[in-house]
Amino acid sequence: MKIEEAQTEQVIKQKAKELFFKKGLIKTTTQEIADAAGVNRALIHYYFRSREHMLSILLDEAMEEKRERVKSILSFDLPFREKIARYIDAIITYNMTYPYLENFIISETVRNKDRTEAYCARNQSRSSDLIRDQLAEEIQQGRLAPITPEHFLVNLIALCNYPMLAKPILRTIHGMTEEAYHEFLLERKQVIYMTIFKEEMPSVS
Amino acid sequence: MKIEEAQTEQVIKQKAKELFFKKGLIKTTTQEIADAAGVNRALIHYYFRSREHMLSILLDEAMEEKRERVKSILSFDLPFREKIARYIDAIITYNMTYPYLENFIISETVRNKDRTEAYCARNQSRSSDLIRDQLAEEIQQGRLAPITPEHFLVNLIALCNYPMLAKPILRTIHGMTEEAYHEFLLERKQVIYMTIFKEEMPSVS
DNA sequence: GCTTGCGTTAACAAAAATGTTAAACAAAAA
DNA sequence: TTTTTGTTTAACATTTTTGTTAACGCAAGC
Repeated sequence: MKIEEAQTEQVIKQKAKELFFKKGLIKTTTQEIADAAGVNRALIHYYFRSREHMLSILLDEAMEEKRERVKSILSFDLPFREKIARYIDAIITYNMTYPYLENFIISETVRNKDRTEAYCARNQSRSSDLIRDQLAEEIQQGRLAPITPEHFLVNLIALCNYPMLAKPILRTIHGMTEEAYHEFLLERKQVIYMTIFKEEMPSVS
Repeated sequence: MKIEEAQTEQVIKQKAKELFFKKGLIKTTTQEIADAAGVNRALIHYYFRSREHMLSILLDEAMEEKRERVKSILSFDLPFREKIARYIDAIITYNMTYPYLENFIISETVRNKDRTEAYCARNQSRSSDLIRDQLAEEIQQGRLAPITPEHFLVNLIALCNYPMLAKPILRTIHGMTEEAYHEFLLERKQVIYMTIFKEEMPSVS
């Protein structure tokens, strides 16, 4: 229709991201994406060559954006505990915006090791290096039990991501409504900080 | 060939479980399963009606077995911390036997909410109820910071399961070999216990 | 006005996977 | 030996999804 000049590509991307990363419909077909975007299916091939290639682009973008938002926090010049508090907040907030993104990242990295390597190669600094010194200091000052940066980070990310990854099963097991689970996820910001530091989380402005 | 009398069904199941839960090949086709089992593809339909139905059976069995092994530990008459130590050990050990089972459980429960509900309905006792009293006592005695059983369990399961779920990406990010990551997972038994209780894990016989 | 090129579409082609069936086979029962 | 029953196979059919193409339309530049 040429109404929204040169925006078709973006509309397709946007709708596809919603289907994949917000609604979690991992098996969404090119036809369904085209329908959601209100365009002919052939346009998806016109702009993105193949379904596989499109998914690759979407994932790269989404992973990049998440990393950008989340990981940069570890580079700020802030006290260790405040840094971590913000990190927790950023991950959980981001997870709630794209509830199924992490599921996708994980299935894709399982299925396609090449993408994982490409992604990590692009990634300059390791998260573990960004906290190494401050973490060591906390431990040395006796404020934290000894732990390697790798384990510390895996703990942190696990505590933040898993409840979103396993939402359907956790929600059902604990017999929570959608709203109750939403609350539960927000509570977790405090809970995670408390689990790691054994003190109340300072409020993040 | 009728060589292995009446075992065909079990052979198919076994091979399918290996492909799905050990090798993580989520997209494995009925043909590939048949090949692995050394039988004609039609037999898969003969015994299991459809691919979907077979996957459903496999998952139910696997989930049931994991629950059996892992959750029963919470019912033993043991001191709280020993119970949790064993729970951690059981989950991580089981995860290492079927490295991709948890991935499957999660993708399936995302895709098919009905199965989740059926599974949970079958499940008599909530894990959170099994630890409620002992957890409350720990907290009341000041040995643990206040936390609900739900958050406590989610913490625990997250810390145990996530590193296996996200293995490909974590391994690449941290630049570990397969063997190094194996070690890392074993170390986590101690790390998780320490993270939760801030004391060394007693050795589990 | 003509033409050039991108965006768009419908129709077609091909591939990939699942599901079905009729017949062969083998072992146990009659 | 014949029958019967459950197992197995090859061949076929269907479904589902992806990928291609030729033609159409519209706007900009000549």
